[in-house]
Amino acid sequence: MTGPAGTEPAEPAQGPAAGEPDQLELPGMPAPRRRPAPGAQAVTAADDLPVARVVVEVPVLRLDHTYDYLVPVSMADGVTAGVRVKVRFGAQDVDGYVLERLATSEHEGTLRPLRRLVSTEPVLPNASARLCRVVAEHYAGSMSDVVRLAVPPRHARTEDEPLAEAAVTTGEQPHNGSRSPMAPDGPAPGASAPHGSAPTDAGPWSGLAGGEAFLRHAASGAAVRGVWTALPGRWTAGGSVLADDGWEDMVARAVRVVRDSGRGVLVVLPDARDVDRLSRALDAAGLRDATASGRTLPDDVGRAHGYVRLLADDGPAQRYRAFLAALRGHARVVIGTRAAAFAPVAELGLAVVWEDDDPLHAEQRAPYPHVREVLALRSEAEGCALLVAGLGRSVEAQALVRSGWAHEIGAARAVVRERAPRVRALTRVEVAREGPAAVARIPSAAWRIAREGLAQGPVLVQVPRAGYVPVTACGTCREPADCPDCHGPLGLASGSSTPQCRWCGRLAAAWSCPRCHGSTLRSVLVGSERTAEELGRAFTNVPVRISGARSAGGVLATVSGASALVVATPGAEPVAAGGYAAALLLDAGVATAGTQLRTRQDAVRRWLTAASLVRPATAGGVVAVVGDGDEVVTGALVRWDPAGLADRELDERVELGLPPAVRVGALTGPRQAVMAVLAETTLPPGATVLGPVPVTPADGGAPVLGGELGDVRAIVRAPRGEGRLLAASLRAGVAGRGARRGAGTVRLHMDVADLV
DNA sequence: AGCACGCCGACT
DNA sequence: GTCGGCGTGCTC
Repeated sequence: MTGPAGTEPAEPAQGPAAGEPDQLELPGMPAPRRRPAPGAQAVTAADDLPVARVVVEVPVLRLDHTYDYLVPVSMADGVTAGVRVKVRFGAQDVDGYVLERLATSEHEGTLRPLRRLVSTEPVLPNASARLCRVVAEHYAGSMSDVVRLAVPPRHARTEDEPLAEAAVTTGEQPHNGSRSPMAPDGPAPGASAPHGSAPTDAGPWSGLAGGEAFLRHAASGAAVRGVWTALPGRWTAGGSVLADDGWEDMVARAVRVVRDSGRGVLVVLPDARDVDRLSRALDAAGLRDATASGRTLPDDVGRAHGYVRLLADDGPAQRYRAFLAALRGHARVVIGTRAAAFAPVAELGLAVVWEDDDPLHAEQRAPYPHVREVLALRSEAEGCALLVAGLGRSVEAQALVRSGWAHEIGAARAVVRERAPRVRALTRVEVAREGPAAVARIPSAAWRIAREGLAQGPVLVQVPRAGYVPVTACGTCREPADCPDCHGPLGLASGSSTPQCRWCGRLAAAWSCPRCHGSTLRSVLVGSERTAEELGRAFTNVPVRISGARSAGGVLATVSGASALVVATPGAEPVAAGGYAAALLLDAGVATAGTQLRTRQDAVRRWLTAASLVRPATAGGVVAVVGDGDEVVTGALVRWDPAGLADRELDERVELGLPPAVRVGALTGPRQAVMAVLAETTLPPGATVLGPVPVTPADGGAPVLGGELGDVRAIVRAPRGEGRLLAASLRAGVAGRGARRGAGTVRLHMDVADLV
């Protein structure tokens, strides 16, 4: 089956000019408008199930449905559900996937034959096809677009690589297996082991409210859903780390438990560094990385405990190899980045998304699916358990908890206090006590924390990313300025003194601050970065390590436990052996400034990520939040209460009618086209339209949100209960005629993260 | 008549 | 998206 799979053409090479048989014309009748199907009579169809139902890869919403083709005898055996084919579509050759074989077609016209069977590998098995369909409907997109995200590009050489036997001769064994606290301690259950027979050793999960029950249910095949807020690992002052309760060890344990029950597991993480971190924990838990070979040992241990890493970063060959290993069932555990959310995992028992609030989990290609949503849909479609996890708590996850769809899993307050570092907020109020000396951006208290920390080990300094964050705020009290009508952020075009809402477009000529009644607005533009240099100069006898995507040394994964200043941008914080003695989170005002819905959540997530690398308060760990940050966010960190922040944020979203309390769809395109779509769309009850507003700033700046110059954007929102209807109606509207007549295409983006 | 262009509709 | 059909309008 890995041979020269079906490469023979379905018909002799031909084009319109190659003398194909013309359809007979009736005298006196107008010539048929449609070109005759080329070669329709030139092939013999398969005897058994001669019809293939195909989803074609065309990017047009209006054409997004299945099409029936004839299966030529020559492909009778190879064409099965999920295989890639080439078909004639209109006047062009396109790629497609066979969904099923049928005895007859409901199509009235004549069927054209499949042109080519690309490969017999069923890369879009039924479960994947169903998932793609569901995701497409949820996001009002085309199945074809989703399939393109779900199935990696084919790599023919990889497909032809020899199978498992070769792995025996390489003689690789699971590394670290023997010294793992969770090494296999008996005959490992193979893929066919009876479900639910394995004992559940929940390990550190038993210390969490709801933790053990979640794992037990997941292992028994129940579709339980949990939202878990993780705590920092148990760093110790001596520089050693207890190896079994960092988040990666916890996830590895969950993987192992569900895997031992005979089911597959899928874990999706934001980036390659997190995948690496989990990889190491899986290795320690007695699982084996089978990515490089794409195979596992052909014995029970290998088959039961192999996992593959599925990352676009790894390149096309490696990615396809890992995909095939999962597809063929050689590995039943898949870990990877966002596209892995679609990975074919047989008998999926548990899907995990780590740090579900990380923006990297949001796909940037249409129809912009989010990993958390894909896995949630998967949980419903495949009946698998779902774990939404992170150091923080997304508003969306909180909504799942509040609605009762998911259970909360978390540690008791006492445990939180025992694990978290002490967090001090050095805000304007704090700093003011220092009097005139507080002019410096780094107050003396922060210098002291850094100095004392350096005596005990490495000190992390988190600096907001370089660049500018445009904020409009009250000129008097600095409260961010809201639209009086819809609470969107007010923008201020340069040269103009009339603020305009960036959501609904209304002019707020007579704006006054609801807090202090000031009437002036200021644009706040803050840069940062030189702070790190200042620090370096201040501690001349201490090594300074810099970690950041744009820094010379790139992103560091780890640093030693030796005293050093480690300056990092958010997301690039190295893990320190034994944990950091202290951390300074600088420019808190910049970190929490922003006009987007997720600004607060982003800030607290970045801070939690850094702070979780610091030793607990009981071991002297201290975190200083330096600067004039949002009090709510700062308070959430000080109390180490991300769930509380999310809960409060959700209250606010409910009150203001913002996602995830409502569902929204953004329509972007030329004004005429957007208006035409809106006019032709029958909106669900309770739906409202914001805008349209130009996506190009009035001051001639670069277009935002990926729009073309002159494009506008309208936001349509509807109560969550009408979400499906909203998606369906917008989809119909965009697919309809209006979009085309209005000269220009309208793009639809459901559940946009930022309404600006 | 013959050709360039643009609009429209079809695509199994 | 991409193509072909057919109408329009222009030119020789």
